[in-house]
Amino acid sequence: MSPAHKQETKRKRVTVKDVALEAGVAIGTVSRVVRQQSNVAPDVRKKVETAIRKLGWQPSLAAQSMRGVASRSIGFIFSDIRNPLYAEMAKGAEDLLAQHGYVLVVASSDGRPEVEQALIERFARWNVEGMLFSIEDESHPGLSQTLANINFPFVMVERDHPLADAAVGADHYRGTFLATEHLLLLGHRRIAMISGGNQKTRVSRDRVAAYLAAHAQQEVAVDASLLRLDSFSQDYGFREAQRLLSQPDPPSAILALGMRLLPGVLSAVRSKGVAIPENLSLVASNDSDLAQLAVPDISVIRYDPYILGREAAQLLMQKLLKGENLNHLRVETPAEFIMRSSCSVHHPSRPAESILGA
Amino acid sequence: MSPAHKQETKRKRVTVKDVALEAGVAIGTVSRVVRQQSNVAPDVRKKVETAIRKLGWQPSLAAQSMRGVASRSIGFIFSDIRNPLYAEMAKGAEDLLAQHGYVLVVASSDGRPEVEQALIERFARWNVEGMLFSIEDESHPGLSQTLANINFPFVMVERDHPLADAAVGADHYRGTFLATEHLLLLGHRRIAMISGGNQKTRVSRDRVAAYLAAHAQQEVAVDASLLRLDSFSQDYGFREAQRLLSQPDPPSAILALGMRLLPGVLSAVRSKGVAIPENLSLVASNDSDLAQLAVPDISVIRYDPYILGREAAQLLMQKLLKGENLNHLRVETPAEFIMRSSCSVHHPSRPAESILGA
DNA sequence: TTGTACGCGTTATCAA
DNA sequence: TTGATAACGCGTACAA
Repeated sequence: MSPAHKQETKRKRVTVKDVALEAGVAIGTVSRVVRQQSNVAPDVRKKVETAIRKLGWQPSLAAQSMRGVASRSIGFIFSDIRNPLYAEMAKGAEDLLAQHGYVLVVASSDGRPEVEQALIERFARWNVEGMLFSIEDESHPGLSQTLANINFPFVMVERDHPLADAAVGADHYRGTFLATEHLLLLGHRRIAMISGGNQKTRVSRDRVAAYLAAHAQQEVAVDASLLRLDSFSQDYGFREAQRLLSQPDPPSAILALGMRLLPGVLSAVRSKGVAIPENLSLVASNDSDLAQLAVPDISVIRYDPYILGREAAQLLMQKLLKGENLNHLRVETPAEFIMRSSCSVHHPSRPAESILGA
Repeated sequence: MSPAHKQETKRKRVTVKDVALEAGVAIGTVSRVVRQQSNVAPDVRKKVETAIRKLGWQPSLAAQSMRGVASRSIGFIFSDIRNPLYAEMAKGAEDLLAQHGYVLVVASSDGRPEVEQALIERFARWNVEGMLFSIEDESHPGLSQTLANINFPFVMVERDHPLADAAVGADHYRGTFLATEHLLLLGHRRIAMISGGNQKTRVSRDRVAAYLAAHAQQEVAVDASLLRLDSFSQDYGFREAQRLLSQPDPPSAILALGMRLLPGVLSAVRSKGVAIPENLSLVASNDSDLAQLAVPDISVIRYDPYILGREAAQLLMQKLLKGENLNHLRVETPAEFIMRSSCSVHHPSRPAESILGA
């Protein structure tokens, strides 16, 4: 119970006060030293700097933030960190932001709009200076409400939103058009498309529009039942591919548009004993190890998610650093169609049914 | 220049004061309402709540943090968000933390210790309550210095560090031992191991130790030149596999231990025209779509990174919520060997050289 | 049960 | 050039 015990309990946070006391100056001077202001005598600066090092002091971000100091951090919200597309975007954004002394902070929402809202509010309270979004449903009313209350710039990635300062996305329209056109020119007349998003996102809408446009251009009628747009999950790819191939009138080609869909579709195709490309042509998106190394290798629609993240961050920096008004700029990065061995000419004379069995 | 212009310039942040004014109460009352304290009259509570909604007020995290309110956030630093292993760990941690109202904040370091240090300090200043680490070099002096100054709990994932409150990792020793033993029992005598970490991490050391132990157990001499431990990158896998297969005395089996190594090694194997499993047996780690769907499918050492992240977060919560002392607990999650078609009996009578050509 | 006033650690203003 | 002091927004003793 001696007074010395007070020391032992737990050392408190060191503050400017401690540093000022140690250096024998006023707290204002300490602040001036760390803020690199010029109007401080060299010897005083030395004293303060040694005191800071000795005590290991660092200005509290919370206190700085209260004084309106910029947080130098950007938030990024998407559905699932395990999706390599988002991971790649995050890396692209991270790298660019790092060049400007900004740090990227990410969180995943599980695709649930309520979670997205909660996370946005959380980030806002963290005083992030801007945000990147890849939300699940562009027209969710609650989310739009939250977005309307935001008082910092934000950019959509692979999404569109009227409230966003800008939006970046790959040219999925072109990629999907090229792929569909290619299949049509090979003679395919029943082309299935398995993908997610349900036309609730820019990506999903562009894909459907391109699919329809290619059919219209080639004057081929569309069977809407061949469009399966409910999910990007591997399970969904497996299930829908199985269903499609079990139909009395199965498709002769499948577009599997989503990273996790390819493994699902490939599994289903193998389990049904269907040969690629002899009995089924297949196109996937995006490119992947699996697409490159599968036998046969899989034709893909390819685009670079790293660039997308990088571009989005770049726009945010333009707004933040130079005060440029982005006024709803919409940037499109290229998407290309890479032809590999998974597509072949369709022979209507040898219908798939007879090969698949009853 | 009428006074009304002041309104137009830019609305300031909404604070407790505004809410109190709106509700006709004192700021203390507002605070009590949001902090869910019971000693507040129902009608007053109603008034305050409507005022809060009307103004859209949210307490500033910065100000709360200054008052010592917990930030409910945990940081996670690893080398690269694009590595699906880390993404999976992050998701596991995220899910568990969410159950307790905590949010996970991640940042990647590019594997550079200086960046790791900077990020740790940044997170510390953000007042995170705890951290998860998967650092690159467990014995880096500068990093240890930084770790020593941390005043919140932290847990290592797939790593060891004497200063950490706890560490979790998969049982790579067992996984690697089983795989190596399997190959040895198939008659392989020259087994290469391509991996990263250079024995600077727990994972890397365990793998090498298991490789050596299995050889010792089977009384097979080890050729240290077959160990390639410099990187986890795809390029490294490609290059080292090519080199190994071009040697006058090439290995008859390869352990490719690292997510990105398998595609690299597979490419190299194909470019050399070597047949799996006839002329080369192959084991990869961790499991992946590619390993499952490649032809032939690839035997793997499998473990669940989601569980690792989840477990690490769980430990952190025990410490934070229940005040439990973890005292350097080291948790190991299981790793298993999954046999597929990429391994076969080695026939010394038909040496690989003759097949590979000059 | 409610209101008042202080302090958290920092930066900025103003006076010295 | 430096020092003192007022904010920033919130939580909480303490007073009413």
